Amino acid sequence: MLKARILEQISCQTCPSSHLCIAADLDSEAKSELDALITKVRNPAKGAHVFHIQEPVKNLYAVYSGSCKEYWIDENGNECITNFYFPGDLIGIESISNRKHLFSVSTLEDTVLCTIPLDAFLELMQTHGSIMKRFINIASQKMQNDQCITMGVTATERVCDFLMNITTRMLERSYNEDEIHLPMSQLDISNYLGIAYETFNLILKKLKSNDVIKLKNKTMRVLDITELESQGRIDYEFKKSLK
Amino acid sequence: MLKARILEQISCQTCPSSHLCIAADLDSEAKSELDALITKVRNPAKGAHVFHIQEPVKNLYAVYSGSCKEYWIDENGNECITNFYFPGDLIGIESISNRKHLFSVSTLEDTVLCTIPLDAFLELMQTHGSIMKRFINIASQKMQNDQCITMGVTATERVCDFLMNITTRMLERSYNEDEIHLPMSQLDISNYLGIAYETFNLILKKLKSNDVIKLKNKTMRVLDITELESQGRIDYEFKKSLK
DNA sequence: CGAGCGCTTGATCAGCATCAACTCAAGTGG
DNA sequence: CCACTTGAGTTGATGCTGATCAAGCGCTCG
Repeated sequence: MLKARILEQISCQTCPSSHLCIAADLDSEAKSELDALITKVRNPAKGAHVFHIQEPVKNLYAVYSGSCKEYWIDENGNECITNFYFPGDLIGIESISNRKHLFSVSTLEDTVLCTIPLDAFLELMQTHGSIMKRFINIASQKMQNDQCITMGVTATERVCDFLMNITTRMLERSYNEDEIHLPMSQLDISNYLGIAYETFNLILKKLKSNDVIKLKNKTMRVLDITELESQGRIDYEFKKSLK
Repeated sequence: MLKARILEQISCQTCPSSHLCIAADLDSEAKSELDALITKVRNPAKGAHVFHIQEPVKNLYAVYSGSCKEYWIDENGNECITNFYFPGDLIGIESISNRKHLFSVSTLEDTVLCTIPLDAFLELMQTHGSIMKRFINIASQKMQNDQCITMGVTATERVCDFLMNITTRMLERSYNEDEIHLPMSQLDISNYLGIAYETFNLILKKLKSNDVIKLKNKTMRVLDITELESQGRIDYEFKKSLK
């Protein structure tokens, strides 16, 4: 039972993405209290649901490894993807206020999630100001991230902003610097961006033929990040300057 | 000095929008501590800036009366509006994490703002769990609101979602039920929605001629809210069911 | 090995941006 | 007090971006 053994070993102390998650910048006492809270670890297979829309919010989830998509179904039965989550990301924050999930979330690949019981977590934040401040920072960053994606108007802007966003996030996670694995389908991405997937594919083709990116199967390599950024709407240099 | 007298009287106890703001659901002790924090009240004239992009975040602001727009300037010098704020709304949350403003904010009319010193507020949340929980709920609601606006794909969907959003928010503030005052220009709205203002104007014309809304100067009256909702993307009935 | 899903590509068409001209109301200054 | 300016809103003509339709390709997995 290799898998079980690995799961038992999971803790914020050893998590490779803890610098992005709640545990970042905590002293060891706060970190171990946080760890004590996250006893349940889930390991849903590819395509499995983490929760469904309208279910009560009992837990938040932190992605330990793998990735998830967040979506709802519109009146015509279309899936509308609202977010992708990667290691270190926190899932469910936007639904805290009404304690019912506003979206469904399912995994894009084999995924390991840390289960964070919401009520206990809220209590923990009351006794540990450092955790509270960290959580507020995470919420603030989520707002920034959510807003940035929607800024582009043309399809090309949106695609380039998305690719820049993914690249930036993957670099923060210090994955294989230039080889970026995209776990979602092109259909998922175009859906997320609100454009037709044929259009998305066409723009990818252009970017490839202009040597801006290289793409094989689901692995992307950014060849000219300056060009990629300039074809998008978001000024990532500016964003970096804020930090 | 009528104005000064009015401003001195401002407090969460008497604020007509406190049920939407931080003060909601607080016991009177927490509420008065919060009140003690909000000693500075600003009254910027129409078009005045509350803060500029990239400035340090010293305060959050709560709208007491009036309204604001949030925006940034893109590389071509175009104003890109990212949000509108009305009484009870909290301004600046998304910029907490890097302590520099990600956007500029200016007023759309004569406006009264409550100044909330950020550091002191973070301290206050540590000693008052009820305030912390309330703030987290507000952040969660802001995420919901931000995400809903961008969901529409076609221009008509976006316009109808926007009008529904404004209507809903105004009803929460229990303003003159059916006469809704839009403080921003049509250009501001179309900019916010990412569509041309001629297109926006055209869609308004259609909605007017179909007796879905009535519009004179900047005052709107929704005649057929069911039709308005059905032409948008967001299911407001569903959203209500979550509460 | 065959079925099916995800990706690729091209042809056609509609929705919306762009350009342009005009109205109307509110200042502004001589 | 009127001529001029300015900005917001209105309307129509034109063209491009990107959606839709259609068909073929090539993985991957049962």
